[in-house]
Amino acid sequence: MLGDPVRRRILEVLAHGEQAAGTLADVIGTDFGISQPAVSQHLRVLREQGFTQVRADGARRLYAVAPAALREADAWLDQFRGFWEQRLDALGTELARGQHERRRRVDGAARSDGPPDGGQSVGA
Amino acid sequence: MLGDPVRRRILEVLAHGEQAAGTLADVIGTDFGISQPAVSQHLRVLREQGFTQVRADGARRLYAVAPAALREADAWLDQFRGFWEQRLDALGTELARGQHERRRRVDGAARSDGPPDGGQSVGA
DNA sequence: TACACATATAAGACTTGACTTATATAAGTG
DNA sequence: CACTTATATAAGTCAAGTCTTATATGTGTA
Repeated sequence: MLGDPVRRRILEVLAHGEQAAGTLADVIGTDFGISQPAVSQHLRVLREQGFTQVRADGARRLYAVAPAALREADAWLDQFRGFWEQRLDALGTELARGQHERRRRVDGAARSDGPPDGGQSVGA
Repeated sequence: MLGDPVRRRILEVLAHGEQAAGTLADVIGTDFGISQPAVSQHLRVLREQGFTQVRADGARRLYAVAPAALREADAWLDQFRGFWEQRLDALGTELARGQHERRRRVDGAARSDGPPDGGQSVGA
């Protein structure tokens, strides 16, 4: 769902306030080089999955963020907060001790490929 | 990415502690009725996207949650927290209070190229 | 009413993704 | 070394997703 960069971008734009479908079609369409129907289809998915809500303004359709579904994602992430807090705590402790012994992890284990890579990977 | 229920489930299992690939193949494979290679392929994706880390234990591969990528998702969701806080306020703060009092700011990765529209304030 | 604008839907081509079975690689065991 | 266990990769199939163009629907306006 939110694995799609177009849909993530749409939500980012909507994070600044509601927007007409046409504006989104322009902005997003230009950004990604896709057509008005393509954007409209993404809007439909976001709408049907509860990520956005729409209201009519004359012939226009104004889209806005509807946080319910996003909160679900947030709630899911809760399960993992322990992990990074733990990790941050460990880091904090290390820093507090004055990070002299910068011990490198030398487990004989083969770290498999794939760098964590800065790329976007948010998503449902 | 995390739109895939198999991958979400794998992470949920790993949230309880590291697990061998084989155990995951059994558990997840049974849960979803898919084969060992299928699970292995999901593990590869999770690994390559930085959601898990692996270490070798003899012939086994022990997978564990690697929170970096998940934190990225969390940071992304930050953009929208303003929306649901606002909405919960509208519904009555009391009910909401218990739910999100533990929330902490981590770090914003927001983009901004907002539309000319006067936006709402986000991400607080 | 007629026409133009704003947006959605339809239908089909093309791409991506998630499986399958078969097999390769690497480590443990006798 | 031969055999088994543990896991990954390869190759192919099929479904799902994402586009495209064409067109329908609904609204504002002369």
